[in-house]
Amino acid sequence: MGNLTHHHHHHPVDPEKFQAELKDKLNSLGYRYTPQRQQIVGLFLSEEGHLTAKEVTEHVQQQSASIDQATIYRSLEFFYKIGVLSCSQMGGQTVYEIAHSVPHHHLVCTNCDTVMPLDDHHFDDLVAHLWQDHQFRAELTHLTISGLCGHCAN
Amino acid sequence: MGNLTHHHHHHPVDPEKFQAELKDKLNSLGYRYTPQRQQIVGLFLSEEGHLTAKEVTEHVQQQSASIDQATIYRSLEFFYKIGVLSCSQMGGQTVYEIAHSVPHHHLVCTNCDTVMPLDDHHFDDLVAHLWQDHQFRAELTHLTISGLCGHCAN
DNA sequence: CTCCTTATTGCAAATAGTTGCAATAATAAC
DNA sequence: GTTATTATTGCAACTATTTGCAATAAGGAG
Ligand SMILES: [Mn+2]
Ligand SMILES: [Mn+2]
Ligand SMILES: [Zn+2]
Ligand SMILES: [Zn+2]
Repeated sequence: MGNLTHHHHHHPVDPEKFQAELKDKLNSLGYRYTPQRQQIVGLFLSEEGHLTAKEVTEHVQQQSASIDQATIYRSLEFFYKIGVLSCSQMGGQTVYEIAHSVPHHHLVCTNCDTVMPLDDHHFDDLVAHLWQDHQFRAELTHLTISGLCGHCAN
Repeated sequence: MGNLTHHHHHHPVDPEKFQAELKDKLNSLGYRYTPQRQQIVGLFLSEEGHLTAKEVTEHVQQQSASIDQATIYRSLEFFYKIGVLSCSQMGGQTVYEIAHSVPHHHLVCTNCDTVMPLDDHHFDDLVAHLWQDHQFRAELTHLTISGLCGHCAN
């Protein structure tokens, strides 16, 4: 598999603080912050970048072999639904990462698998047009655009 | 606004001719046009629209129960790679359809699951910008944009 | 038509992802 | 701290998709 994970911009996030605030958020919503969920979030905080379910399973089960794959799949889906993780398709694989406050997208080279970040503002005009002329309220989060990078395009 | 919700009815394709030309195309590339592949393409020509692998399997096995699921998955991938079928993610499912010469994209309402077509020209500016300022040659084929349709947005 | 090459198939086993359910344990209330 | 509530887990069974390989058959050559 290609290296789908590396790029990024270090967001200055304090893991302790992030987890503490997350626990409060979940509890206030009636959810629980279990050791399994803490481990999964902890992994994403230490490994900045995209992770597949399989990668999460391997890393997490190294620490606690008892944690089940069903728990991992359900946790990833859970964190995605409440907005803690973002989710996207990259090279036929589903990848997750911490969802930052400002959305970002990706350019993926179909030849060399390089992943480049793409700022959200590139879609402002399109979103405005879809709303005005198509009555459609687009919610672009973590879009993946395929193509050829400058190096592979010539 | 016209027929926004139901597209795919603009298909002046003669199935006989399409299949004959496809056979020649495959043969000239060293591939073979087997009865299994003929049936799968025939299904897409009769059922205009998006089909999942499961739907293809059900329809095709009604005629020939002996055709294996592995053959169907491999055929869908094969036709996608040579450009006969397009492939996209819609509502977490992988769907295929005949790839028309002019690409199209989709707006999908996350609330009511309505699918609306979106013409390729909406991305012209974005593609030009990515090429000029990011040295990236975007190849947008059958993109899916999620959001809320006009009805669900208010 | 017959033969040859090899692309493609069916099968079966492997891998990936999902789901129902009883047991567990995180949280809140006392 | 103790208890009650119920969200969450592990398990196992299930569905979905992929893969290796020997058998098959499509298409080109003679
Ligand atoms: Mn990303
Ligand atoms: Mn389509
Ligand atoms: Zn490249
Ligand atoms: Zn809608």
